[in-house]
Amino acid sequence: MARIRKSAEDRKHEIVMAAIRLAGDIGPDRLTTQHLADAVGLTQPAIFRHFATKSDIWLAVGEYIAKALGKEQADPQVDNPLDCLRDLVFNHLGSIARTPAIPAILFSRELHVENDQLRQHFEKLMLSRRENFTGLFAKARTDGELAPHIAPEDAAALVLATIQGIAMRWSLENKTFDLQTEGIRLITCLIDGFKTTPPRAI
Amino acid sequence: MARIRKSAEDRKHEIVMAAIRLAGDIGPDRLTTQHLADAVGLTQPAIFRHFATKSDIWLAVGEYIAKALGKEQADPQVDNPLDCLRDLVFNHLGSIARTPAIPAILFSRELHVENDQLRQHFEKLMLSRRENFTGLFAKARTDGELAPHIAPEDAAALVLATIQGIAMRWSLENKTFDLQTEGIRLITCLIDGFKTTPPRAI
DNA sequence: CCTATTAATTATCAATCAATCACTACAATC
DNA sequence: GATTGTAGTGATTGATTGATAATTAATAGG
Repeated sequence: MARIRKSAEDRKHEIVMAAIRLAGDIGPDRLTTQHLADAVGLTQPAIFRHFATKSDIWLAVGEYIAKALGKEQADPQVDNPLDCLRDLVFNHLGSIARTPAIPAILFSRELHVENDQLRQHFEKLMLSRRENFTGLFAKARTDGELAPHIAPEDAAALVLATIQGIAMRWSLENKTFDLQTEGIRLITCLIDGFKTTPPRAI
Repeated sequence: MARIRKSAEDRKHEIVMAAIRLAGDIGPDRLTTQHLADAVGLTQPAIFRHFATKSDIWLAVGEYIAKALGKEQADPQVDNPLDCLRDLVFNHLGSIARTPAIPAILFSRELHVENDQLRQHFEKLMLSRRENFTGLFAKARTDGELAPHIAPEDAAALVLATIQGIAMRWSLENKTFDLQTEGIRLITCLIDGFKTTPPRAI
């Protein structure tokens, strides 16, 4: 057995990436430390050299996803906030489609029950995203692009809910449609409804 | 030990109800046959007298939920379809709030992986619900209540996605807000955006 | 009151899984 | 080139879990 030793840092990253991939494939709670060990080419106990408990692996996964999603934060003072928002949503959907573990973990109530720290992690992540959307809608409102009767907070909540709802349907329908295409189409409909000017006919 | 015997039919129903309640409390995949046995006051092996396998319990749960949700189908030829839709959504949110197991089971990818029959079950259920919404929006469109640029299918998809997205946030935020109140408020914003007539100022 | 049916129990199994521990081999440092 | 820190292994353990077999006892019908 050619035993390849890697630095602890590299291994940790390997394990986290394997966890994300496998969580998407077989579901977060079906994922065992043995699966992880097989995926990175180690023995099962070796996993515990890098993470004290299995929960710690999920926390590391959560941090990684937060960092990946958190990167895409928009400047609320951008010129055309609604276009910017659509780009943001498009990228968000892309991230989900690329790493299906995101909805899988997010949708997994088991994880929330067992690992409240992780739940809080994602709660904060979603909150900051919603606030970012709110900022963009607020800018659009002062620019006169947004109908005055809709509160920026509500518009942001609706966009985020729609993203997650569509992702859920995508997951429920076994990813048989293109999440990014279908998602951005629906979100465009949604945002059009918020606009002051009536959208062009299709 | 006072041993109480009940008819197989009653017990089956008891077990299904316990499964739904416990799935909401501790999550579908943390739910063991021992939990179920404790909940209905039996020993763990007794559960297998009523269901051959654990998967069969989930199928029974799925059928029960489908029957409960499927009951609320609206007649698409109703007088004011958009009001009817809001009522429908309100009841839908009520069902979710009353039995949180619904999103928990729906969101649980583990269940889908292990039990594809159940996944297909819910997929069909959601499809029929979306079609029901579509019918209502189509009626609203011919009545001139709906802006012509929005396709009834898209509006229906958006409403359903929003319901599920909000339910997910509710679950993620540990049910710290009132799902029915907050949900119907957002859905009203959403539907207002689809209307031809500008909504009244708040 | 007796008997057939069957709900439910006790006892137990095989599998799975997270985690521990003693030990080994590798690699950098002095 | 010996020393030392540490990545990794092999063996194992205790807890959990789904499921089975043999047995017991509650209920219904005659």
